[in-house]
Amino acid sequence: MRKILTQKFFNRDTKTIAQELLGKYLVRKIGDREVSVMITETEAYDGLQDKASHASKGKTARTEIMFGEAGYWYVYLCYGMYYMLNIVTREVGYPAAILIRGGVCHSEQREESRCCQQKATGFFGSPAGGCPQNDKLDGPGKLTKFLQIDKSFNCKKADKISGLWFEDRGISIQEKNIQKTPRIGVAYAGSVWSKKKMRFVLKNL
DNA sequence: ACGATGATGAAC
DNA sequence: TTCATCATCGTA
Repeated sequence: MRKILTQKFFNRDTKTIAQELLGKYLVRKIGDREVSVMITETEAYDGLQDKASHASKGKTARTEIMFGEAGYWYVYLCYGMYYMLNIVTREVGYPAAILIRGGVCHSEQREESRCCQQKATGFFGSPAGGCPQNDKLDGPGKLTKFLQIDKSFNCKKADKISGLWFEDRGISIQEKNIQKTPRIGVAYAGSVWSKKKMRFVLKNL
């Protein structure tokens, strides 16, 4: 079963979607290959009131996409070197998005992406084939680096045309296997919003 | 514990 | 135009 998630899926409650994305697949078309990653960690950023959200300061050139239609990518550069991948949720006028923080991939696919990335940047891997030992992509910056996602995806739709989309491959996650914690790196949001449990992590990997 | 490294938004 | 800050990560 392979069902591409469309705008309808994302035009709903942000925290609900953030949890439902666990176990779904993020698929990236690189050249003639498709590299897929099962999502294991997400964070919800929901509404103007959410002081941790970029949109809490209102609509700006950067955050305008968060106020737009659901199912579009919001990608920005963080700390000058890492791209953060978010998917816009909710109806037009309501700023919200979900940060994709982590995933797992099969080693075959890891190898494919490593080769592609090596060609593209000459950065990954060593002559001895020094590929990372595990399949975990535990961090938003690692995930985007692995899938070769940069700012060119910003404001694009999550579909096959953009080359980056979500698929439901029939995996269903039990509520008891979702860990809910405060979001990472949002101390600036103040004592109330920084403590909200809007980060969702898949347990028992 | 800390530095890399550049976009962003607010102040001036 | 300048300045502090930052939804991070690898090295130490």
